[in-house]
Amino acid sequence: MDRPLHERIADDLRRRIASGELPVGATLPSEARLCEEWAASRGPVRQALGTLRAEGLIGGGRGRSPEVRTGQVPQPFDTLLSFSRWAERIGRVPGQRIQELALRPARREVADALAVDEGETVVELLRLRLLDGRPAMVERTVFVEHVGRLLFDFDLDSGSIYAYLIERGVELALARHVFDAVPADDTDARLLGVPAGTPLLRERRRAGSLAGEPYEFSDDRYRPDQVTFTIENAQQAPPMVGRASGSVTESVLT
Amino acid sequence: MDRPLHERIADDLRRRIASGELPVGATLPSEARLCEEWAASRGPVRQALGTLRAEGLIGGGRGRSPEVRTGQVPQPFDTLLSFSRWAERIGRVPGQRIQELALRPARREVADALAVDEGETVVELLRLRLLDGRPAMVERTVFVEHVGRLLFDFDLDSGSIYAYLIERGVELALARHVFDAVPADDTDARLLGVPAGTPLLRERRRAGSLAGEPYEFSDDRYRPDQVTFTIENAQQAPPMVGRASGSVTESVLT
DNA sequence: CGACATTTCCTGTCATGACAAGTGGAGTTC
DNA sequence: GAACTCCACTTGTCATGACAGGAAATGTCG
Repeated sequence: MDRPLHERIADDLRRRIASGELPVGATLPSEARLCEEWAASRGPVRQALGTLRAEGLIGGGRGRSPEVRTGQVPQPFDTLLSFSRWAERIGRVPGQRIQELALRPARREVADALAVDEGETVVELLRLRLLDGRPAMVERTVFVEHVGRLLFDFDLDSGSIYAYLIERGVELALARHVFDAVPADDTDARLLGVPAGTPLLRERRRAGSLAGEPYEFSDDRYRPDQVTFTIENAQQAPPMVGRASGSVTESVLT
Repeated sequence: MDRPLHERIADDLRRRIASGELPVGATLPSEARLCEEWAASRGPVRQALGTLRAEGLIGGGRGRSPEVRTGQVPQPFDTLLSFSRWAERIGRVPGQRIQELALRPARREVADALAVDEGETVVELLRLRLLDGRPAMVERTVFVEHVGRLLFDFDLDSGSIYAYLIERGVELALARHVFDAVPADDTDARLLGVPAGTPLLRERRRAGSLAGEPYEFSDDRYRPDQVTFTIENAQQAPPMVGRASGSVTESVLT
């Protein structure tokens, strides 16, 4: 019970929204009523409502009680960074087959992305990622040496690399993702089980500390029939980003 | 001077950040100092700081004055919705070649996406979009009839369709984007000047009113060497999404 | 001179009180 | 019955005051 009051109020409201007790479109209790329920003043109550509003969960205005706008609670950072986390969250079974883990001098492109000198030792990891046992993505990740060395003490098949790295004190707080499309090369084709030249959705990711120091760079290539990326965008709320899997609305225009 | 005080404070701080008067990394004035400057109490000052924090502009914490985290002021919605707006914003010249504007009964996939009955009349628009005169994207957009009909009264070459529609009272407040990769079909190949089968970055977009009523559905296919999409993601700030153009860091791993 | 304790500053949190402004419904009038 | 007016309710905005807790500067002691 040491958490601040306004956080507890916000958590409770989030829970009531996520559980369906407050469905989409419902007007939630007035500030005065919340003050009574929590025996609090308007300060913490309004702070909690402001938090939910900033998350895009509720909307509404002057003179009208706030409305529930969406039941979807955002948790972007983890799920966008970690394939395993994301798969677990949507109820799918993540898997992987390690192809290679190697110490290697950095090529120029890698050196640029990681802000190290060309030829400096880096750790390269090549993995095939599976979703419910089916090939979904080929991941080529490069870590700076002092981070990558931690991986040699880690059972790579036992779980999320990111959870392990964060636990070991690596500060992964910033990430930049760039999306484009590339044809499958021979390695991609072999691992993903598609013909060479098949269009793949590529995500290039740089992740690092809050100060901007890069720790990893990755080139991930997805089978577009297995995984897509989504952005939900509203005028008056921050955007929500995420992955999606399987057969979303297959609306192909010809 | 009728705007609320906390908005004026927030605007002023945003201006000072954008202008470089408060560079990235600088600690901005303490709450007490801001209270003096504006002859206000802590309430409005803290509300302004909270707004900037929610926008990801500032960070910092207890006991330490807030720091400027980034000088980039976010305005995601317009630029992600409208190709023209985005191009202008990054200082490139948008262009287009209308291929087709037609009234047509909705096929099943379109009907699903727009929540209308199959066979109902919709307006289909096929455009080639240019960036500095070079082909960048093929856009296949479908509008529900009452929105699409407005386009017949509009000079399609004169500017942004979205600006026009919003001006005419169409409420475009929500958008959902799904990204994957597809091979260029014959039309794509001809318009974009690439061989058929070339991987293209596809964005499927549904946009509509705040209530969730869809007004348009679009299938946009980008030349990945001309345009990419980016997501910047921090642990403690809302994600920033956007397009990028030209030769970003070409870090291709093999 | 360096390590440690103290002090001071700053933000986070919360209470109380007050007024302005918008919404919606009840009551009234035509 | 329809349109209008009025009022209760609700949120937005702002002031004042108070205390806790973290960070950094300062002073002190070995």
